[in-house]
Amino acid sequence: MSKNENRRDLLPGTLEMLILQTLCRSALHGYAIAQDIQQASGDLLQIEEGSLYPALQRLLREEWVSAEWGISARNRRVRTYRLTPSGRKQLKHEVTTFGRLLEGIARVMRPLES
Amino acid sequence: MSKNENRRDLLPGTLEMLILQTLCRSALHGYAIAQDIQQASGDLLQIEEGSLYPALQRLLREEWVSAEWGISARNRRVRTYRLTPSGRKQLKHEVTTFGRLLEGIARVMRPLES
DNA sequence: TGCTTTACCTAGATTATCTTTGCCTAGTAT
DNA sequence: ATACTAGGCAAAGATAATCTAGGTAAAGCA
Repeated sequence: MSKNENRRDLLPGTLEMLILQTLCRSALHGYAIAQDIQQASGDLLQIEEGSLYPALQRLLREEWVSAEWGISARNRRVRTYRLTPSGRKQLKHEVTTFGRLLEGIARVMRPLES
Repeated sequence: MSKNENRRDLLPGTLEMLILQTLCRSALHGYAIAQDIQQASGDLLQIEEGSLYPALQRLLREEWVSAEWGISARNRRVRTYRLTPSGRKQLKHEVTTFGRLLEGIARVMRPLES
């Protein structure tokens, strides 16, 4: 009866960075953002819709992305998100912060190398 | 008036791995674990006590660490934590998972390299 | 005496993610 | 016609992890 066990979809605290980075390449609608990230990661990451949309709301609130309604290539009503200039700055900032934390983790995890 | 702003102490979801790794080198009491991680990371990471002790409780509950009371070199009452065999297995597992997620993130963040 | 450091711990708030559910539309199969 | 599937948006509630803030206490020093 136990089913999924321990599988983790992504590293908490990195979703916004991933979204901003994805939008940095091209404006996309929500559903496509999730697919894009999953594909680009080679299926190592997966974005649940219940994580995605709240995250997009946060990004909108901070004005790091803008959104407008439109029609997709598949003829569906879509909301397309676009990186703002301030969002681009934020992306840079998050990349820096993430890199710093990662370096810290790396040092703790391999403490024996000079 | 604004003071610290955005500073992040660590990457959510990595604390247990860091603790396990630290205890893998030697048994330590709680306070020392936090100091050790901070030092080993070159001050890039910082463990708040309000994060540390709940995390240690979780690790105890899962029996990934054991604990016993004693007296420190500074003559203070301390609770010393030690990695269990099952904790060592868990550490390996967490390292693997973390590596996988990291690889996924890396692919998303540098999509242009072949 | 009082201050600082070391050391433990908990409660509550905050935040992020996941699970679940709901709604709607277009295209396709029956 | 009807049903099913995929694409698309979003909110509600649960769960989990971290942070803020506090409280306890003992050792050592001024």
